[in-house]
Amino acid sequence: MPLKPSNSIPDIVIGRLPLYLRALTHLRQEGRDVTSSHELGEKLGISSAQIRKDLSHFGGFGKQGTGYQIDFLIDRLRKVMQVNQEWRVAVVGAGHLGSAISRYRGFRDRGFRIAWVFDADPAKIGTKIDDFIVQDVANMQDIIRSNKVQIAMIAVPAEQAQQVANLLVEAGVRAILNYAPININVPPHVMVQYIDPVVHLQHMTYYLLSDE
Amino acid sequence: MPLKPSNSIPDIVIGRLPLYLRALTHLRQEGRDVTSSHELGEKLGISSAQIRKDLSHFGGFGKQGTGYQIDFLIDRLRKVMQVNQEWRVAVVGAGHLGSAISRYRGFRDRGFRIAWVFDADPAKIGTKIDDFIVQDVANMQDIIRSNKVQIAMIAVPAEQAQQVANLLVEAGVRAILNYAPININVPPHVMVQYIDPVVHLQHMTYYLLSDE
DNA sequence: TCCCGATTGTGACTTTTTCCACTATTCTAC
DNA sequence: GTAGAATAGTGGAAAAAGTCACAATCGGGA
Repeated sequence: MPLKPSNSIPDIVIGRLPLYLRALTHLRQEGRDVTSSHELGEKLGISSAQIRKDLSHFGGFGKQGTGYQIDFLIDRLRKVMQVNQEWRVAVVGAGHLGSAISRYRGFRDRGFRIAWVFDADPAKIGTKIDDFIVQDVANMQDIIRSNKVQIAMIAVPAEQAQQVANLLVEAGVRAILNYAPININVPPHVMVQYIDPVVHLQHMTYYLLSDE
Repeated sequence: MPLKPSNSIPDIVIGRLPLYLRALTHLRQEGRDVTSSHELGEKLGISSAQIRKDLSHFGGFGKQGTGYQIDFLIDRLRKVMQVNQEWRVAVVGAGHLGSAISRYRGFRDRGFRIAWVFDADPAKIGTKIDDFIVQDVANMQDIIRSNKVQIAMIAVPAEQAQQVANLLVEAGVRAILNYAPININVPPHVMVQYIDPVVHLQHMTYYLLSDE
């Protein structure tokens, strides 16, 4: 559901880069300076050859015999994924989930800043979530347009997700992270990714032994 | 990170089944009785051949010329994924995210029931989240053991995720959904899946045009 | 200086996944 | 009853993804 076809690097490779970046950041936090494809692979459950091949798409980041300089590799991956800048993100939906997302501190140092939270419920509009004030969804398109917001997260009930997506797309959003458990239709130039815990759970229950 | 190797059906196929089930449920909610691989594929952005082949792993669920009886297919998929029963799930972490998860109504009719919420913070232990009371994580292993809990969600800070996972595994949990943005190590008989919004966002920013 | 162990980057190969296209079947309309 | 349109199921081809294994290179130590 993401992807531009034009580019030569497989999307599945792009999808692993954030995992590499995350693992590298943890290694650095532990004070490490250098790592190897083998070590990284162990941490991630991915073969070392895979990691080397993935990284080689973007140039030779490592040194034979030594491995990868962590700081250097982090820097390069950030640039490749364009998270060496801060993307401002809009959140639609200020319910339990939307609030939790908006309060989450973990976006900031990984390239994203929640900058707006929208809701349609008059009882929620104007209330504060941490720093920001919940905005009326009626003003959403204006705000998105004037701020050139490219990324939004949908945290509304499934019934409203498509409608919200339509508004976002019309206002110029190019990337949507949809927490609502429903597939949404968007034009080809817009990317959508989904977060649905039940999908993961059901995937796992297939393999579980039901002992009841 | 899921998977038993023994089985003959590819894990990637298993991973799509929840998506099929979700789309079928929506179709039924719209009052539809029958659908086709083509329609399903359109909704999901998957080729119709893919869907037919995936489903054919589990038997002939459709009828040539007609398509798939939605109720029947839902029933079969539920059985295949073992979500025709209700799995009781433990949530570890009663912060903003853990609370939002615990309050979410969407698990129930898809095969899962949040049954316990644990936290280590004395200020949170004993407080109510909807119906249930936040339990002391010190009692977690006992509760998991005596109730034979097989599934847990981790919603604690990254630093504590591995430690929590260790406790869960030791107590007999077989499937973990980890919301903490860190890879955790578990024995091979335990499945782990991850939810990290930043991973999805970074995946998408690779393709965005940074106009700043 | 030279050797040895470690590790990358990569071409070739293998495995997995997806797609194609065809047959068989079903339903509807006439 | 028959023709025609629609659609599942499927074997095999094609494409994609992953793995292997080796040459090249690096750093450290004798």
